[in-house]
Amino acid sequence: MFTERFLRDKRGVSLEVDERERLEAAIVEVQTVEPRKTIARAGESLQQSTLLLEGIMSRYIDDRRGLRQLVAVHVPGDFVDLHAYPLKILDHDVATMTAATVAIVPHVALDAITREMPRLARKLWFATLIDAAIHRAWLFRLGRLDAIGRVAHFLCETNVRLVSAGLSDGRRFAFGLTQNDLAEICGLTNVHVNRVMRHLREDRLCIFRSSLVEILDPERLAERGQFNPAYLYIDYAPPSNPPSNPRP
Amino acid sequence: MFTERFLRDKRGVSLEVDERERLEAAIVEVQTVEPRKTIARAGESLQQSTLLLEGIMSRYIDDRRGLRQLVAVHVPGDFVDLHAYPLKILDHDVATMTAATVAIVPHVALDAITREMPRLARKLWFATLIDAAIHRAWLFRLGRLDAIGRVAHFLCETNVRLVSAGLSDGRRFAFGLTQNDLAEICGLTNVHVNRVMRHLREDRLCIFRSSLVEILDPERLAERGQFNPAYLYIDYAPPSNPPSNPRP
DNA sequence: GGGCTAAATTAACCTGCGTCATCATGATTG
DNA sequence: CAATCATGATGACGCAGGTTAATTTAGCCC
Repeated sequence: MFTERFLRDKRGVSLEVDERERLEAAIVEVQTVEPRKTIARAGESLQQSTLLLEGIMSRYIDDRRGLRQLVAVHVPGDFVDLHAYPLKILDHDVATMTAATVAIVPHVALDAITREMPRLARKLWFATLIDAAIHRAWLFRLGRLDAIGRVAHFLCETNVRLVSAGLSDGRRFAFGLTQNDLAEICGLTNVHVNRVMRHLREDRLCIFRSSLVEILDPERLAERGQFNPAYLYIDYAPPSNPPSNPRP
Repeated sequence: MFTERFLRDKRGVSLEVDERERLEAAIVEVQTVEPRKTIARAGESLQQSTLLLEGIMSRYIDDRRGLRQLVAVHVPGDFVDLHAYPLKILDHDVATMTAATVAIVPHVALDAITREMPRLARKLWFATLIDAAIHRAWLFRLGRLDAIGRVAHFLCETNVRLVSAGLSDGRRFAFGLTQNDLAEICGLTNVHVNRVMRHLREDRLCIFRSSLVEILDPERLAERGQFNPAYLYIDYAPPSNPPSNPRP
């Protein structure tokens, strides 16, 4: 069951049995990929897309001086570059962060799905639009939050997504990212991320140890990052400590 | 011909005659909307989407203190909230910036299109993914560019999009945005945007007058904003840059 | 164990941008 | 015509976060 986590708990669009079977059948190969390996580059023409089964992947844009800005982080269950199906050519690179297991789905199989199963096609479309909604939340983060808020927001988002994937209990999760990765995600330097982590630690909000993230106070962390999970379109009551903060 | 500008010049996916007719037929109403009017709010359930015919629209997320971050700016030809078709509920607000004319397309008409015209459906999907690509470019802008670079990048992007819509000659375009709008787009304060505009003016790169934007040196402006138009998926050679003012 | 490397940590210094305040300009309205 | 309001423009000041550099810690391999 490779597609087990795909669209799991997503608001009103989980897969029907026949849809899931069809998607499983579209997988031609399952691969393991080593950490920090780029699997697709900006400008290349792609004929397949990648469903992430295990591990963490990222998408990023390089600037002229070799600095990079991450534009997405993917967790198991994400159809990492499904948007390459309509776009064919990507505007960014795709890489693993940790060791990963991925399932390969050729675009010709997706062609058949769009022809024959329009409802499933619409769910695939939906999946790519959740990524876009996450992009928007990241824009908010970079445009309107200070450094502590940015890191807090990202950790809250990741926690909720990992809970949905069954990989976090709502307070602790294993994660393979470094402080430098956080910097590339939050538009900061690694030095300043380190200062932020110390602050979060001393304020008893969160402990980050690269291999393990421990959220000490989910509610206050969400408050600090102005985090409201609605944009993730996840259908569940957050555990114990609802970080809900309806906008005015 | 309301759909005239939709997907115009987009890489390999302009509309076929029958597709265009079908989309035209899906329009149930054309409205004019006054400036600075919110037409959809985060959390609302939507049964229709909006194709922008004339004017400028925006999408934005409010923070807790009433500040806002724009996550998208739309020009004529954009299917502003087409992503509301799969998502149904949006994570942000949608509003006009200038006076606008819009065409309304009910989601039931899009249901029929996805069932009966899978190739057109894929082009609609494509259109929403260009918006996502623009989100990513904005993430790069906010995460990796300084204030001058951010404004330069945005002006370059807008110029290219307006050229494609037939509303810029590549150097000058009418635009209804204030410096405060630019601040909400670029994650800056209006005071600092003012300083940036002065810098761009004194450096002979660009003159911004709210009603009229004049790009004096497109090439250097693009360089300053690290702007590369590939992510817009537009099929044309950017207008040549006849040397107007040889640099000292 | 020792040697190697990536990651984390911390300090010292500096600057880009935010904040606050004031004033000018022009458009709109009574 | 004065009054009001949105927009633009500028100066003074402070601080969040960048930069540079040095040190410590933690894996990992032989």
